[in-house]
Amino acid sequence: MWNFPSIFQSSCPLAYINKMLSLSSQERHTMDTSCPENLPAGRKKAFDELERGRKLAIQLQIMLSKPAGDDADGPLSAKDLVAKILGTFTESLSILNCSASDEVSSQVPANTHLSCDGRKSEDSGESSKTSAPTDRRGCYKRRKTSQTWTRFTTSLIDDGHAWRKYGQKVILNAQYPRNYYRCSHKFDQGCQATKQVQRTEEDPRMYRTTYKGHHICKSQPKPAPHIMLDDSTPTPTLSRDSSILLGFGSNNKPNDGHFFHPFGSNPLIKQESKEELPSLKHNQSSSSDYLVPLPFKSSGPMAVLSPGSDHGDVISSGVYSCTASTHSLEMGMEMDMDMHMMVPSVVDFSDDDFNFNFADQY
DNA sequence: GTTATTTGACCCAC
DNA sequence: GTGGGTCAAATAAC
Repeated sequence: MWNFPSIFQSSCPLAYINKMLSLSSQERHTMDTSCPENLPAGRKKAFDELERGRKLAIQLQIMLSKPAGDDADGPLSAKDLVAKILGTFTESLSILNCSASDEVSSQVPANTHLSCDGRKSEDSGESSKTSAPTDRRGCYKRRKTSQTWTRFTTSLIDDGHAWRKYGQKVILNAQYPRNYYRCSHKFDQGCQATKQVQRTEEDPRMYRTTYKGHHICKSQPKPAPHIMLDDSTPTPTLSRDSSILLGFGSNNKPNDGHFFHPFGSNPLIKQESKEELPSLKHNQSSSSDYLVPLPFKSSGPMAVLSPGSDHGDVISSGVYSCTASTHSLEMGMEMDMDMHMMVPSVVDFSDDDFNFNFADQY
């Protein structure tokens, strides 16, 4: 069984990358960076991603070493390279995170890899079918365990990122279809973030949005945020945070400081694309009735420390109080608070992730 | 003409 | 075998 270099195992992949990048070309050749044959598929995939990132970084290094004004940089700009390198880190961390809790060696075929545009290409292992346009075998990258966050909102709100809808499915025994979105910068910046939006059956006013993956893209800033309502409806004073994600931890996302907020450092609620689920426009009179602005802005993830319930518990709708803390990785601050939150419907705490809209006063 | 959405088909995890 | 996630051609919107 082949193992990653000790620095990789003992600290973090980024340290390994930095170590590799700090080596001279000759030194790199003396290290065995080829992927062993008998590596578990998950780690092999991570290895491939890291190796791809290393090559991109070298490419960037060469580009930066050139004199200013030298335009013979090839098809990719430095900005593109940085985006792709970050993409490889994100992908590798995601894979390694999965492997840490569950050695998922079969979810990603070992003979597949990401191409430069973010799509998955396939090596020439398949033989039963040729490269007919309809042959999409192996072209999917479905991750069994990736970091997800779920939020419930009574209105369609913007999270500050540009999304593009790529699918809609009728879900078995579900009254409302599920809509699939990917980051608009998936191909130009390699951002792998996706989200699913589905109206809840318990309360059709509510929408469940599940985010998967982290944004590595640089989205263009949007105008001042506000809850999306009908143009004829006066917009309530909801231009500030009206809901916050509460992560109760899971196997994939322990509250250990590696729990990233899905909206980056600024979880402001912004306007959602009006094309998204247009049926809301006909059912908006009741939306956001109980949402009020929070008296603070959280710059980091919210972690409930003592919600009074735990995994496996089921609580009914109502207003609950809990103690929560927020950590700002950027500012190094930590804040604890007591708060009340509105639970709009029965919630099964065995769910990995969920969130609530805060109610009334705190 | 370009970009976004729709939707049926395909593929994979369970 | 089935359900759900993704792809990509067709279509719509701008």
